[in-house]
Amino acid sequence: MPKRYFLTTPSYYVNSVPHIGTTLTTVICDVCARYRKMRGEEVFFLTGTDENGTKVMEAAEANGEKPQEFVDRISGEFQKVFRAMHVEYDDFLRTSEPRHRKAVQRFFEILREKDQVYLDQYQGWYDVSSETFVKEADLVDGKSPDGNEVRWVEEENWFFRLSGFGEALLARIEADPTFLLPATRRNEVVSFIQQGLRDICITRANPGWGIPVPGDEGKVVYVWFDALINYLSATGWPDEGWESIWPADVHWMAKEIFTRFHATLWPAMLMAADLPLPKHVVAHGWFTFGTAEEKMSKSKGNVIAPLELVAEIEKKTGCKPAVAVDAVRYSLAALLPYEGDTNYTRDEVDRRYNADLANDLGNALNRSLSMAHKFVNGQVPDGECEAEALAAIAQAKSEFESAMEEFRVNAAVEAAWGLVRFLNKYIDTRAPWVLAKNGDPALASVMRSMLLCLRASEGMVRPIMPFAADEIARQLGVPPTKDWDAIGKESKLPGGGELSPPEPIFPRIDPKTASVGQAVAEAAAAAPAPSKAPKPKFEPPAEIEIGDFMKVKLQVARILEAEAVEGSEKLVKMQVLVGDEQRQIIAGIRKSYDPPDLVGRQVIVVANLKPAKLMGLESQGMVLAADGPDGGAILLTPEQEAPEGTSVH
RNA sequence: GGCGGCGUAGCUCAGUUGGUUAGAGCGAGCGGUUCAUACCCGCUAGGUCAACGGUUCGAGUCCGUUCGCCGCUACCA
Repeated sequence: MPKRYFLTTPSYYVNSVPHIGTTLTTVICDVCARYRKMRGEEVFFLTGTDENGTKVMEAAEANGEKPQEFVDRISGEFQKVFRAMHVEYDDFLRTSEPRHRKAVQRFFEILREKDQVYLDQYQGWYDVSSETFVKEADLVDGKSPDGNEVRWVEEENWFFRLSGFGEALLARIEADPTFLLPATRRNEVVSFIQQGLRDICITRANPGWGIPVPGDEGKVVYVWFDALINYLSATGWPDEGWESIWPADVHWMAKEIFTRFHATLWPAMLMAADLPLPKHVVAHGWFTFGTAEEKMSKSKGNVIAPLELVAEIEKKTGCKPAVAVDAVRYSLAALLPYEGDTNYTRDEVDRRYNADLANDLGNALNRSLSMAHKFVNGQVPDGECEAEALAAIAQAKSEFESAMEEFRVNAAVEAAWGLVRFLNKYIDTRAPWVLAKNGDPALASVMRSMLLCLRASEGMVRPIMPFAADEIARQLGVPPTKDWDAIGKESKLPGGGELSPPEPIFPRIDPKTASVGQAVAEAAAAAPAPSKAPKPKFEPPAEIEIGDFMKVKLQVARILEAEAVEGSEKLVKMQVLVGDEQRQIIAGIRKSYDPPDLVGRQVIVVANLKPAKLMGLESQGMVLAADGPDGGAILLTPEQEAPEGTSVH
């Protein structure tokens, strides 16, 4: 059995419904998959949802649902959106499925057999939301750097010997420049690995949800470790037949989960298990919305819902529903942020729709068919095409192919439109209406050339807009182009073929009805395609006992001296009086307070905190402050002066 | 503070290993055309390629410095 062309999206974390970012990744993958199929490859296209992790369980509970119900519902949302976007995946794997559990457990066993994992004691803070361990030093006001709740854990866990794979990874990256793409991302990975890799804790205490560690069921496999293995479990591994799919030809994802996970941890895991590495790992950038200022003011949780966008286009244009889907697919492909980030706004989508789809492609088809009916009886003329047109087709096709080799889907779109633009120009240059008027014998070959350009466009556009491509083929009176190699072949446009009357596929958006300001008004915050979103939707209130609180000794203190800590942006070194004791406290409040202004103020301090060193300076306590905007701080001061040392409850 | 990235025409962006007059699309202006979804085609943008300096016969493209923006990171006990 020949190896199938295997491409993947990430396994999307079910903490929120799919947005434009996840849709971007998935549609781009779908475009690649459809293209590969046309190239004659047996394709296996995988997507799915990542459903394990403590956070999922707690999110479900916070929502009053059982974990299984919760993940069923959210996973269903993903499937619904992807299907609605006409994504033809071959497998939708959910990490809560038995086949995945089996693969993960087997994978774990193999690593244990090969001594790639070991048990160690972990004590420290744990950020439930991001499911990561947080170093003591990284805590911010008792929270994780992301502002999430942390809890103290003391547990024994399994660690993966990631630290041993730096050299091998670098060697692999250097050996094949196309392994990690694009190049700018590859450089990031190299520098990340060169900084040194640390062993990674790959289990958590079993909360009753997740994949238990085989032979050590009190623990579950860390959600990231588990999620990455989905690529393998979907192939059927470790059962027979997986080699006809694995290794992946391409893993697609957004940039934020590239460096640490897909370009480092995952290849190392595979090396550790003696499994082949994926051929290409490709990351795209993010969609952003509007200008920097607009982003600032609308950065709260707004996202463009893909299906709403589809509905809007359908409404604005009066096009067929499937065409609206194609239009959104087109906008995603054309605007793909291959290296940097790109703006994705309704204005831009509308602009692209009118300019590229309605005016360029749609109108080219429309005017060509119209002429064919007027000048050549609505039939495909026999004879030869003009060399000029054949050359344009060959060039566009070749440029399209090169772009796809590098996964530059946006460049492929550009290549296809090169042909469309050529066609419009060609029509003007050759002016069939003049030829017809003069009875010029060149008319037939010119008309035939025009139709062949459209026929070729239909093929090239097909991976991106399958429905519109069908429409074009139908109006040309030919069957859909199935094989990429057939593009540009004159035999695929038989002479004498009956042409349909022209029928606009992409009705224009009337600029008068489409309000220009709408896009700005509705523009939303940056929507990356994370399978691990850093922002939790459900924040379970971590209740503590009164006794826990009483452990914290809060006292009134007075600042006697304050000076900026040299070499630090935020730290202030203070001498404070607590009772009759003088202490040194370091606090990160300089953004909001000038040190001289602090002297003499009364504040509340945590008096029984274990001293810590910051920038080499000992801090014997902590000053209480509310979180101010932009990382600032707002100091707490007794409403009335109170003797230094007065306790606070 | 450290590491990395970015800063190219009004807007959105291309610019491969340094090489003749720096490109595309959109918008705008002018002209043309009439087959077409008021479409399409042509012409027009005089952009100090953020700034300064350097290497070179020659730099947007390499090096250094500065400014501005972004990301990660170190300290907000």
